[in-house]
Amino acid sequence: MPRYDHQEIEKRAQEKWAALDLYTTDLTNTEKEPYYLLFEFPYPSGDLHIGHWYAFAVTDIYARYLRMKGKNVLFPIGFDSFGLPAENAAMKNGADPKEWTYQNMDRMRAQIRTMGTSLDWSKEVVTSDPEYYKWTQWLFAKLFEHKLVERREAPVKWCPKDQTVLANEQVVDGKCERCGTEVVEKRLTQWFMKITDYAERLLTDLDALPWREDIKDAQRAWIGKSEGAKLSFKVVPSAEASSEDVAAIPDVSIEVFTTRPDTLYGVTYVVLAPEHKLLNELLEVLENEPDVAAYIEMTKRKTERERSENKEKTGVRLEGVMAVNPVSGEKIPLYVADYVLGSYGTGAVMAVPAHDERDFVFAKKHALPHLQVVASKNEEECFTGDGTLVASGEFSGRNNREAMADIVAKAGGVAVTNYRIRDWLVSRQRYWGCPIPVVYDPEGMPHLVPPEHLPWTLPTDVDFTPTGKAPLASSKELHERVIRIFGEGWTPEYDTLDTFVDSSWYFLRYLDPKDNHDFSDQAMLKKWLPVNRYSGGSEHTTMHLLYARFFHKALYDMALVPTSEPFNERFNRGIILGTDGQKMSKRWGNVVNPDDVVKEFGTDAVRMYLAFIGPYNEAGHYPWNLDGVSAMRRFLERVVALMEKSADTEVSQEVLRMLAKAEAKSAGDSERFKFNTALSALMVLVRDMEGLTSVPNTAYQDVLKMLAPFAPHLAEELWDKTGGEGSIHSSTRPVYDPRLLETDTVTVPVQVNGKRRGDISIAPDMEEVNVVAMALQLPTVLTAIAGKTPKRVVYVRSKIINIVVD
RNA sequence: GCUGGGGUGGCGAAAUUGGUAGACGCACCAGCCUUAGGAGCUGGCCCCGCAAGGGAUGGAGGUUCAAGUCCUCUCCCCAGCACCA
Repeated sequence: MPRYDHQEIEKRAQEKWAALDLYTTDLTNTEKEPYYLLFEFPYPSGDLHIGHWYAFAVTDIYARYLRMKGKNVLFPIGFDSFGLPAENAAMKNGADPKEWTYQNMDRMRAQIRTMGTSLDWSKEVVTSDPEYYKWTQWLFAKLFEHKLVERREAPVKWCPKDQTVLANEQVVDGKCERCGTEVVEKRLTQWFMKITDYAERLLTDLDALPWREDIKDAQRAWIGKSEGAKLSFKVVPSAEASSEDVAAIPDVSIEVFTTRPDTLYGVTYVVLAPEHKLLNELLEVLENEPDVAAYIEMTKRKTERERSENKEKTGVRLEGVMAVNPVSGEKIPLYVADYVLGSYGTGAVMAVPAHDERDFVFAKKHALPHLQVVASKNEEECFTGDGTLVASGEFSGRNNREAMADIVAKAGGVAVTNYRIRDWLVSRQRYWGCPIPVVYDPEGMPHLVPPEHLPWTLPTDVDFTPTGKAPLASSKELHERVIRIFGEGWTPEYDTLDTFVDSSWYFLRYLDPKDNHDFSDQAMLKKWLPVNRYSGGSEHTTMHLLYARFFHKALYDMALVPTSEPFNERFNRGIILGTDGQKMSKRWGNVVNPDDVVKEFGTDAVRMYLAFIGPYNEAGHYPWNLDGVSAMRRFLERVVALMEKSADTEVSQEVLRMLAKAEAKSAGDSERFKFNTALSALMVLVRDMEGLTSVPNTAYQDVLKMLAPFAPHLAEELWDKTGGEGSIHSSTRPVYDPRLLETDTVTVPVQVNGKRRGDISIAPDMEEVNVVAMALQLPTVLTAIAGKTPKRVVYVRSKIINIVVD
């Protein structure tokens, strides 16, 4: 027989909290220390799954913990409600994307409430509400005014299935991050946010952030800084070229980027990417123009992925022209080859087969010379290490690293820093997103929609069927609106914004969600930023997290936010796997429905199980196990049973010690997001109390307080039953004298030659000689010593004693 | 390939950062109790051994009175990046 009816107590507790309005945070409160606890707001995809529980319910444990520690906690929620799935549902079953989204949100709100979370719903933000996206548009305009948004032609990634362009960050292994379709490259005119302007700051500011090294490192890799030099190779006619051709050869130079200018004397050819602009000019003077043109055509048909997978290293020589080495004056051949990327550096490289693996492979295939300039044992092999320069003119004999700057200077080059990160492509040829607040004049020049026309609303009279053209183009209303406001000949922007723009600032809006005059409130931003702790999925390390940092820095530079970083601590949460250890998926039939489990064992047991499953401060993979939920339920039953032992008695030292120990451990571990061990301390406490003949009432209530963040409903119920005042969740956690943790006697293990032979019970401050004497009386120790005189004795106070004999 | 994080029982995991390896929980085993349950209680549960004892933290060396923790080499797993010059 269960000792409590979870459905009944859940209902009662939740009604009580609602009646007391416990979780509406007073942002202006000045008595308590503010703490901004944030988790990534959900996309309203439909029903709540176990991942939502893991994200919200476990973070809620920390919110409740902090409140009982006397903090003024802001723990908000909202919905990242623009996005593709709504549109896909519309296409699939004819639903209106808006209706689909808003119905899902209603259902999810109700489901989230069953978790017993202490979320402040009064500050909810919904990114697809015009009240919200008005400010997304306003911020877009600010970025535009500060030249951080621009429209330009560039090679971009296109998802053929979703019929839209994607940002670089949304392409994973050459596939669309959303649907897994292989992306293709296109050259299109699109809207970009200039995240590259912030590459250096996004990188260096990481150093000071208290994030885990793996998260920071992933961002560093994505930003991909590399330092090198830009060098110039003049194009000249080759010896065999006819005089007629010579005259036609344009007076141009090829700029290359290299991280190894020290190997300049070892350059044996120069390579242009097939996309290189100079090729257009050079093509007509080439003796083998058709071959080169055919090669360029061929690479165009390949995706970047196919290009990188093919390690064959194809390429065609540019016949009729040569490049001149800026330091040696030597004429070297020019090639076009697709192992060089048009999108990185200058789109051209100086090739050094002796000191670069890729050039080595290419040179071998095309029988190009191999010229070693950094000394190594085997002259025939490719050597990428450092050493002494050889065959490098006046620089021979010097260390390659040290000579680098001098070689650059002699070559007339400049030191440059390159970044791997590309500008953020923010326009999408989709319907269900924030309309880009831009209109075009009759000449086709873009203009911002003036602020008085914001929100620039999303039209409803559109055809969602993807045609490769943005659905907004089919809206009559939008056309008429533009003509009405701006005049004849003006046209609307049809693209919408990437939803990552919406989510780059939502945490600012929580601080003033209903403000109709500003995107947020400056005083509140000053008081609450940066977010103290942000928890979310590791998939956002190089997407949302990077975008939000960039966005925030841009706003900081415009003096719109008070901090240069949005988030102080960041924790990437792990994922819950199916019972089979596989990722939960309908395909494997291993999906756990949280509603069913909650119904059977209660919300508290499910929350506790998720807290107990593994450390929350690292992104582990934890298999779901229903027996674990039932174990939590069993534990809760024991807490209920323990109440029968509670009596109105004095709290003994012994009990105080138990409590102090448990509190120290469970508070410390909770602080570090290690709820698994925090809970284990609680389990030990309860077990120890079960061994007592009676439990003092106040001690029992202290146990309830420690339990409250994990099992908020049951703790509330038992709090009521034991005469607690108000809500347990507005009470403060017990504080114990730290001296309670120091015990009168400690057990110290005694080792002989590093092997444990027994232990002694002593006072912590016992003199070392006495400790040693006592240890030497242990029979097991005497046996181990076998009559020999100790050579050395190491005693670490209250920790260990080690007796060393020969 | 590069960078980062890991490798501890049948399983999820602990280990106060150099001081009793395996806390807590699951599963399992034995016993008790019983208005026989997916219930409760007690005990056991890394390996070998009746025990005393010995061996164990992917593997091999090393430093140290003492190593899961530090160093060297090596093998795996995970994540990020990857023809980025």
